Parts: sequence; C-alpha cells; structure tokens
Amino acid sequence: MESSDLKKAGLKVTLPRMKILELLEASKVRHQSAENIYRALLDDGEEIGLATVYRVLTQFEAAGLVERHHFESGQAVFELSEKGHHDHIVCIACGKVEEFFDEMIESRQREVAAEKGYEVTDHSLTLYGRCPDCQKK
Amino acid sequence: MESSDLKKAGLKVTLPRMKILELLEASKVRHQSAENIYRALLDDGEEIGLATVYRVLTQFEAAGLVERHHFESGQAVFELSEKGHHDHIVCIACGKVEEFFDEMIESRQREVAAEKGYEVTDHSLTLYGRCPDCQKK
DNA sequence: ATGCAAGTGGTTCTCAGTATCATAAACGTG
DNA sequence: CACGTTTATGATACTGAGAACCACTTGCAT
Repeated sequence: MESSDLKKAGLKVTLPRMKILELLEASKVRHQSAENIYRALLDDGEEIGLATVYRVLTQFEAAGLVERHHFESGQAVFELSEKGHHDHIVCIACGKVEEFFDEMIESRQREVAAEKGYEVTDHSLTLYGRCPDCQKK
Repeated sequence: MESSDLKKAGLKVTLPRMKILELLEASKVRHQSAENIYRALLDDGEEIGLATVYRVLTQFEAAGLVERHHFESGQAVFELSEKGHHDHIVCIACGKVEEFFDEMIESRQREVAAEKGYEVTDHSLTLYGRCPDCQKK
C-alpha cells in the first residue's frame, strides 16, 4: 500500500495520510482505535492532530482502505482492509481480536435475508469470549 | 411480566421501574433507545428523569430482563428479553428491526470458536440491508 | 408507624467523535 | 519552479450518549 492508493481513492497525498497508512501497515496490532493511532504517531515524533486522525480514518473508510468496527468497548477500532471479508472473535479479558471466515455462516446469512425479502448490504458478526491464554489464568 | 419479576431480580418495586417495564411490554416497537423511552414516559404524563431511565435499563439488563444492542445508529436500543436468543436484521433506510434465529449459524459459530480454543460467552450478529417496503421506493 | 437502606431526579461530568475556522500545504498551470 | 486556487490541517469549541454525584424521597422490614 502506498501513495498511489491514496490517489486512486481521490485523496491528495499528504504527510498525515501517508503516516497513518504506514502506521496501520507497520503496526503489530491490526485493530486499533483512533486515539491509539494518534498516540502512536505522537510517539513517532509526528505532529498530527487528533482531528486529522479522525478525519483521515473516516475518509479511508469511505474509500474502502480501512474498515471500522464497533466492538463492545465503546470506541471504534480500525483495520486495513487488505484482506477479504471476515468476522471477528474478541477476548473479553485481554481484548485480543482474531479473525475468521466461514462460508457456511455466510451463505446461511444470505438465505435468511432472502427469505425475509431483504437486500443485504452489510453484516457484522462478532463472537465474544475468553481466549485460551486468558482461560489458564 | 409484573412486579414479581422485579423482586426476583433483587430490585425494589418502584414506580419508575414498573412504568418502564409496562411501557416496554405495551409498546408497538420492540427495540427502543433510552431517550425514546424517556420521551414516551413524559408523553404518558410520568415524571421520570432521564438518569433514572438509563439506570433502570442498565439494571434490567444486568438482571436479564432486557437486552441492549448497539446497531449502527450510535445509540443503544433495548428490548424485552422474553423471547429466546435471536439475531437481528436492520433496515438501513427506515430503521425497522426484525428478528431471526438460525440453528445452523448458531452451531457453526460454536464450532469456529471451539477450533480457536475460545470459551464463547456471547455473540452478536446483525444483518444490514433494505427491507422489502424500502426497496419499492 | 418508623428508621434506614435503596432509589430518584436534576445536574454536572466524561468521553468519543464532529464542526469550525484561520493557517498551511498540495498540485495543476504557465 | 513560482503562482494561485483548492483542499487539508490542527487547535479548539462543540455535541450527544451515557455515567457520576448528591441532596432528597420512597419502599419495605421490623
């Protein structure tokens, strides 16, 4: 992912947008809140305002570069949408997020919607539980 | 549902709690925001504070009397949990909420979680789309 | 009846996210 | 590459959902 992706999305290539994109690629943690990203940028010595972080993430979402998820934490988290569609399983103890994809669930969702006559545009499925590590403790 | 349900839940039987419970039972709309409920109570001539509505709904949730859902609207909606578990399909045009239950989806979810070693405590599945009525327009 | 723990409601506070606006940076054009 | 217009930025003020506070009231066991 690079500057050409921004151009394709109709966004000017600016320093904040590049830095945010780089950070999302480089980060160990795939799912991050805006506040998190803001602080990480500060730690890297970048002078990027919080308002810009929110604005840019929203634009990235509109452009399909990132996805926004609302888990139970209250604040939204963002992830690069390089991968195809997937759902999430979130550990309620440590906050870890894992991804999964299950074709059977996907197709049953489509069938359920069709039975009710709905045109589905989107869906969100999130499982909450305790990860193996947190169960040991 | 009546005062005995409140006692069972370890909650004193007070006027605000009774009124909120009654309203949830009587209302046409199963899924309502706290603000909605507050305004409906005002319209009924009740003098119940907004803080109380939030507090009582949170207690009801803890007691298992209602469920709280976060759809994409930003504000939480509450529904009586008289029915068994089910998931939701939300019309992004008119806001209507329908419910569904699909055993195949449920069991695949359990399998996916088991494969990853998770102990699932909860899950949320919501489909978003356009309902038949809104497709016509 | 009555004492007191629990509940209430008005208000303030918090926190995520958005709007505003003066300044600054990007980029097509000459 | 300098210029000027357009778009983006960042500091700050604002918003809206929901929680926290606290003086006052109410439910209920004795």
